[in-house]
Formats: sequence, structure tokens, C-alpha cells
Amino acid sequence: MSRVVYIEELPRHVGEEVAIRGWLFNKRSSGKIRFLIVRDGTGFLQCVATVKDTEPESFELCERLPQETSLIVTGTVREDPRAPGGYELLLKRLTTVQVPKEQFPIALKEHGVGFLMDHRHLWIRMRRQFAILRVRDAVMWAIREFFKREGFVATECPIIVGTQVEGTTTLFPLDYFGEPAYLSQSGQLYLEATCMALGKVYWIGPAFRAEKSKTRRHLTEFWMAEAEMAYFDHGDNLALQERLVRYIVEYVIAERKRELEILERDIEALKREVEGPFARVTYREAVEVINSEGVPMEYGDDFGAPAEDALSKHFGRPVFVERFPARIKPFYMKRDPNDPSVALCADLIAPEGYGEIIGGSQRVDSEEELLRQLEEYNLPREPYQWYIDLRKWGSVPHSGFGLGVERTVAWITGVRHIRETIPFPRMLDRLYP
RNA sequence: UCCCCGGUAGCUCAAUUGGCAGAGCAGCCGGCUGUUAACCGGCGGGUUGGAGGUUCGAGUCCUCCCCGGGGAGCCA
Repeated sequence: MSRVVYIEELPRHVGEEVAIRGWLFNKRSSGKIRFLIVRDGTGFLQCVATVKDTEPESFELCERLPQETSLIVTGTVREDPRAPGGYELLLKRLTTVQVPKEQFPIALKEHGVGFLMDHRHLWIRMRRQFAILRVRDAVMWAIREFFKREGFVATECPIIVGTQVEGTTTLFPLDYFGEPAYLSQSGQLYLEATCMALGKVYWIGPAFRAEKSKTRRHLTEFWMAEAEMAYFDHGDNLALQERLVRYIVEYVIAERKRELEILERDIEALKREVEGPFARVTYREAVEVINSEGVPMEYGDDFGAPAEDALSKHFGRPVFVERFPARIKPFYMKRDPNDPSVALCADLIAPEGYGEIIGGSQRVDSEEELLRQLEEYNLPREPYQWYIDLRKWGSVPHSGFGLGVERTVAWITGVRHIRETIPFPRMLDRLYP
């Protein structure tokens, strides 16, 4: 019995006889020599079958097996420049696990988006999706490692909530034993409470927004990495965010180079974008930059997609936009003491038109200010009582932010639409598969 | 919710002014000892999204509906 290994481990087994357990991805034949491309989740491997080296029954099977047959291949690993990836398996024996009776829907040809989305459960087996999802994995690990190194405590937030964070139009309502409840749009309010217990906290969790938006940057269910830090002011907050984003990008480049190559991502461009300090402008300056790029907008408007694109084009690296007019930002953001019309907040706009990847702010820390702002936003006091309560018992300056995982993955991988950056995207009009 | 584009073979698309519904790929059969989405020869494959209308004649024009894609607003 040959040793079972994974494709990504093959460089360590050159010359040995090994077994790979996987699926038939593609095949080519030239009469007496046959090539199988086998995938196993860690990579893709070319297997070479010849009359001389391969057992007759196995050689025969090579010609007949359909795409996505699950199989176990045994043979000798060798280095060969003609093989995609540089290594191949000289096939000795092939045994099938299950042979599909019908044709696999996704051919190795072009397909329309609607067709691919209907077959998302199978589409994720293809090479590009494999690469994207492995980059996503690296992004998740980078976030966890970064926060651990920085001394953060990993925590969790409730997903079923009774209070709202963002606007009322974007909630998914549900019936909680007869009481109205919602799917969480953000864990922020809970993280504010938790950071008063644990100092620096983060979590990576899902967020739900029932917005009827159909764009390449929106999902109704997406993942956020949220952090909240006691005793951090606005400046500390931005410095931390910049370290995080740079860490993620460098981590992915180091760990997932092969995947970025499959995706034909310009790795040098990505490196350059995070090399130096990120750009920082105030909202007021940003409006001028946007206007100078030929996109009309006025002071007081929120940024639309064209405005964000103009900014990212102008700077060519991530850019923080600070101090938005308070009235276009949520109630919990602390006002700038020097100019109470603006909030101590910042959005981080990714390069290359991927839009806002982080939104964050220093939070209101006094009870009076919080009560005043709840009133300004016409929000009821009752459901926020516990949140108000936090300001009564040793309240301190604190700040936090949320990073959108899918938009970050989209930027790093260079994929245009974020629906490809999560295994099963939830979008307007798309609940299956 | 609004604006734009589209729906023809399993998939991706073509079909001139309204005039015989076609090609590539996939599938099946055959060939090829280094292929890289392999290639070469042959074969089968259609309720043109649905309903109604105009017309001698509709894939093509009109009305309504369904579905998909792109974008806007809003946001991460």
C-alpha cells in the first residue's frame, strides 16, 4: 500500500510511490499516452499513463472516465518541466470511488454568470474558485494571527439581536418567540461592552443587511472582522487598521502566491499599494479630490461608487477618509471636539476601485452625549438601555472598526464581483444554492 | 425601488430588410506516445423563456408577464 499524500506535499516525495485521493478534473489523450488532471483540494496534478508503466485495466479506465469521477491514483512522483506545476505522477494504478452517470454541467469552457451561480455548489470545484477560496482562507488566518500578536482577545457577538445598529430599512426581521428580533447587522455595540471587560477584542462574524442592492460590491450576508479597543482614540484606531491591512496583504502574498498566479493577479502592484504609509485625507479634502477627478458631489453627500473610484484612482494606494459630517454617520460616533459637525471616524477605501473595506470611529463615551445623539437620530432609548448603561460605569475613550472580508478578498484576488469571494453568496434574488 | 441590456441545441453565441434555425465547444464513434481549455475525421442534438397580437409568413415587429445580467441609491 502506497503512502497517501496531498498534492501540495508532492515536492517532498519526488521519486517515491504515493497515492493521491481526489477527483478527475480533466483528461487528454494521444493514443498510447494519456494525461489525467487530478485535483484533491490542495492543488492540481497531472498524471501520465502509458502502456509501459500503467496497469492495463487502469490505462483503459483513463480513456473512459468522465469529469469529476472520484478516484485514487497511485504512481511515482517526478519533477518534469512539461507538467503544469512542475511535478507529475507516473501512473501505475487507478481505482475509482464513484463514477458520474451524467455529464458534469461545468465544462472547462466559458459559461454565463447566471448558469454558474445556479451551479455554485459545483462551480467552487473549478480552478479559479479554488484559488479565490484559498486566498479567503489566508485572509481569515491573517486576521486571527494579527490580532493574536497584538494582544487581542477573540470573542463572539450575538447574531439574533433586538436592537438595530444601522438604519431601519436594512434589517432582516424574525419572530423570536413572539417578540420582534433581527439578524445582526454588526456586532459593534456588543464589542463595545466586551472591550470594557477584556480591553482589546475582535471577532469575525456574519453581518446581515436586507438592502435591495444589486451591485458587484454587495451581499445580503457578508463577513466582517470587527475590533473594539478600550483607551484607543481616533489616531490609535487608524494606526491599528493600517497595520492590519498591511499584515493581511503581506501574509497572503507569502502564503498564497500560487493561487494569486492562477488568478493572474499583479502581485507587484499589490505589494506597491501597501508598501508606504496609506493616504489620509479629511472628508472635506476628499470632496475636492473627487471634484478634481471630474465626479460631481457636494459637501454633505455620502460617497457613491464613482466618488470612491475617483479617490482610489487618485491615490493608487489605500486611503483613509476622516471626519465625515456627523449627520451622514451613525449615532454612536464621537464628535470632533474641535468641530462638532464632524465625527471622529474614517473609512478606508481600497485601491483599484474595490470601494470601502473598513469603516470605523471613536465612539461616544459620555452618557449625556449619547442620550443627545439618540434623540437627534430619533431613536428610542428603551432598546439601547444596556448600551447607555456602559457609559455609567467607568466609561473610557474607545474606538473600533469593521473590515469587510469579501471586499478585502476581492481586492487582493483582483476578482471583479464579490459574489466569487464567499462559497455561497447571498444576494438579492439569490437564495439557492 | 429605479434605469439599461439580454433570454435561440447541454454550454457560449450567430441568424442581413420579417422569408429554409446555424457554428464552436461538450457528448458518442474512430485516429494519434508529451498533452497543456490538446488536436484531426465522422455522428446525433431545437416547443427560439411564457401568453396574446400584427402579417401570406415572426427568433426578428407590438403588448403584458416570468427569469437572468449590469448599474444607481445605501453600505462593509
